[in-house]
Amino acid sequence: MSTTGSPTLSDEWLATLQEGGYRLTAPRRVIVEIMASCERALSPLALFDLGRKIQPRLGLVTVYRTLEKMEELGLIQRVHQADGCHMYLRAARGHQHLLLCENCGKAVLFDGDEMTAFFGSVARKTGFTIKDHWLQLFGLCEACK
Amino acid sequence: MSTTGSPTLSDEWLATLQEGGYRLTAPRRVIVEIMASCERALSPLALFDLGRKIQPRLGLVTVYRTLEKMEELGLIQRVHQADGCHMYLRAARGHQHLLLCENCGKAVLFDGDEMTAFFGSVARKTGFTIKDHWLQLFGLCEACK
DNA sequence: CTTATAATTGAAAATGATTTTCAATAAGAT
DNA sequence: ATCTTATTGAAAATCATTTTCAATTATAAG
Repeated sequence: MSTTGSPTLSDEWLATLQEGGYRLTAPRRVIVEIMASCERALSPLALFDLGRKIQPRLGLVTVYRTLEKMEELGLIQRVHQADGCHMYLRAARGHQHLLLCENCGKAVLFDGDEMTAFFGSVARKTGFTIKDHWLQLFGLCEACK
Repeated sequence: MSTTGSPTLSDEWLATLQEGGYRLTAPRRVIVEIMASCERALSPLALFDLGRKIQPRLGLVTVYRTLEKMEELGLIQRVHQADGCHMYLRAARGHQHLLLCENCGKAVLFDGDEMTAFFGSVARKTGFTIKDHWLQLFGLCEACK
């Protein structure tokens, strides 16, 4: 809403959406605002519930569609869960991995530079070309243990 | 089927199932046989199709239930996919991780001892107690690239 | 400031993997 | 051989996610 001063993360994301060719609509503003300011991973349904408090007419489908676009633009990242469902979290810059608190859902990012060399040795030993990797750690945060 | 000589992996698994308190039935024998002899990860549906060639009356539900028990007994492990669906693969002994060929589905296991120290340092920096981790690499195997 | 056009919305229905229900069957104990 | 209880498979139920579609709305064009 502010027209002066440094832009908020939410404003940056809205600009990115627009540059990506997407229109800025009321439901999108709500979803972007929530995701940009939340440091926990949220399920589409949890996000929907939060969004409805601001925009009661919001549809769950719009939540899914907006998350898809934000992921495509690299603003958020998917969090995989054991049951196969997904949550979404503010994306980090560069290549980072996730550490999730099993109790409160808090998400901390750490970088995996130290693993790059290790992956290289796995590639060498197996003859594979490694294209992608997927690492998530689960545990309890300081407050929860 | 053999009553003498060294037991096959399939026989060992059947014994494990029985020791686990489960009955040995025709459909279970078929499912165990396939999983014990396959080095690719299989989806429940793919396993179902393979199983029906041997046991046409086999039900998909039985496939799911048997996979669940085999996983519980540590005979097989889940493979997570980006779409949230699961495949299952012969489990390795000890702690091992997966490297999957994106083209042919071939699965290679490697151990992650070298990462234990790294995870320890992440724990120290973040204040988390790390309870579990999840690592999968994706790429192309020698034959497929 | 209209108007035109194509993107976006949300409700409802569809999908697809997985799970549950339930009556019939079969394994393993007695 | 019989009994008890686990197991089976078909059908129905679930649940996250996706698609359909008519109504709405952001933005470009005039």
